[in-house]
Amino acid sequence: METIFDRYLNGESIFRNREVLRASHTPERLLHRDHEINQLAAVLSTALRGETPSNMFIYGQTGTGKTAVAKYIGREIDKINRRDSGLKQKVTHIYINCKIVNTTYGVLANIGNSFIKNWGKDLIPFTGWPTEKVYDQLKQRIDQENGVAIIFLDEVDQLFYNSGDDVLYYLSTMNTDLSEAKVSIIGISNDLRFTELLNPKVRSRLGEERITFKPYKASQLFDILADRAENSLRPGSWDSGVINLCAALAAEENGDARKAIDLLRIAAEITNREGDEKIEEDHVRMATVQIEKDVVAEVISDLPLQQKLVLLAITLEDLSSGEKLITGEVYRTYNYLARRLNMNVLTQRSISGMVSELDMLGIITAKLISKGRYGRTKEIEMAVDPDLVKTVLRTDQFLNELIDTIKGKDIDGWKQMSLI
DNA sequence: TGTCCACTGGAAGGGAGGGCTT
DNA sequence: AAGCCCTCCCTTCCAGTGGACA
Repeated sequence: METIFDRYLNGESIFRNREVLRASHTPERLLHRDHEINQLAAVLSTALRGETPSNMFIYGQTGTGKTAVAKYIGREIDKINRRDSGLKQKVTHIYINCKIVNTTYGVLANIGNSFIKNWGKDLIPFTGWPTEKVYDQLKQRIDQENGVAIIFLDEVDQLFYNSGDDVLYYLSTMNTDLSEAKVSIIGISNDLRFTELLNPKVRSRLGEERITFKPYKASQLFDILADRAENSLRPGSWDSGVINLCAALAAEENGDARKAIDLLRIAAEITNREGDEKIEEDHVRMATVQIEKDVVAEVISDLPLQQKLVLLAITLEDLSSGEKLITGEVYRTYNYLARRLNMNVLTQRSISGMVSELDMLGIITAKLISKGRYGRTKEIEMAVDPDLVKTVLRTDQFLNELIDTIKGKDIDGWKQMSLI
């Protein structure tokens, strides 16, 4: 019996192992990061001798291999733990992505829970306890383990911007509070500005050592991509031409390896879908367009409803008038839309904050300007294709209906009637 | 030269919703 | 059940401001 899937199941895939072409995959060997790995290993090796390694700060732009190196080091630590059971002290490593876990409580609880012996019973709840108690528990657990704990805090700037330097203070003072165990903090970030804002004590404690990851050069990206391609794609389905192109395009983007790998994977997916045997340069070009769209679509669909509504207001205004948009105008349109949907109408202060956030996300540009006698405001413009934005917004059922029924003259009428 | 607009952006705090403890 | 705690999302309050206009 034939099914609609047969064509895809029976068709030859050009992938041997698609996972290898995911940016999150940590390969067996990391190319062109020997120097950084050695630096890190030199510092952390003190842990293997049972001494406290320095705290460290790893800095580098997106896609320079910071996270990959951290995970790679973690794996090496596991290896040596297994091999040398006679190590003076056990070394544990904990990896936390502070973009996801970005509260003081969350980070402490996460670290505490990684030392858990009895799931379900000893679990620190994700909320409910006083933070002090979580910290005490954490200390006890680490002390019981009586080893060296290496804590990787990835995107640590996010933690700081969200919750201040409390956690970093707690963690950096922990060694003085511990009787048996030792802790070393490794902060990872692509943003150095926040270190200036840290409490000087915390800054000096955390920044005992600093490693900077330089962006990859095009030739290095080529090696990395070729290595991944060999392990993930069928022989003959790619050649050095497309790898070169992916590497060159990513090198333009500050040597971002993540971008390069995504580019190759999506180009391969497109090739597959089109039923072609070999990745061509055209597939790569199509992939660049696809990636751009995907990024925008993902950002927008993750927004809370209220913020989507603000974005819709901007899109509608941007399409209807040739003039520059300002905050007050957006607020009035938003106000109309929110009422149409029977939603809570938020204050202008909240909307102003959301506009700034949309700017930071890169969906719009909001420039602070002064109109002299007529006040200060933000001048707002779409930074991405408004039609794409609309299409993504339509995936939300409420907004889809709203977009279908909305008429420009309704909004204008509303604005004139109500003096908001 | 001073005024004043239409906001901005920081700070503090409320309260809902999750959960723990006694 | 009452009393805590934490986070998240907002609101309220308010000082601050660049520059057109009188």
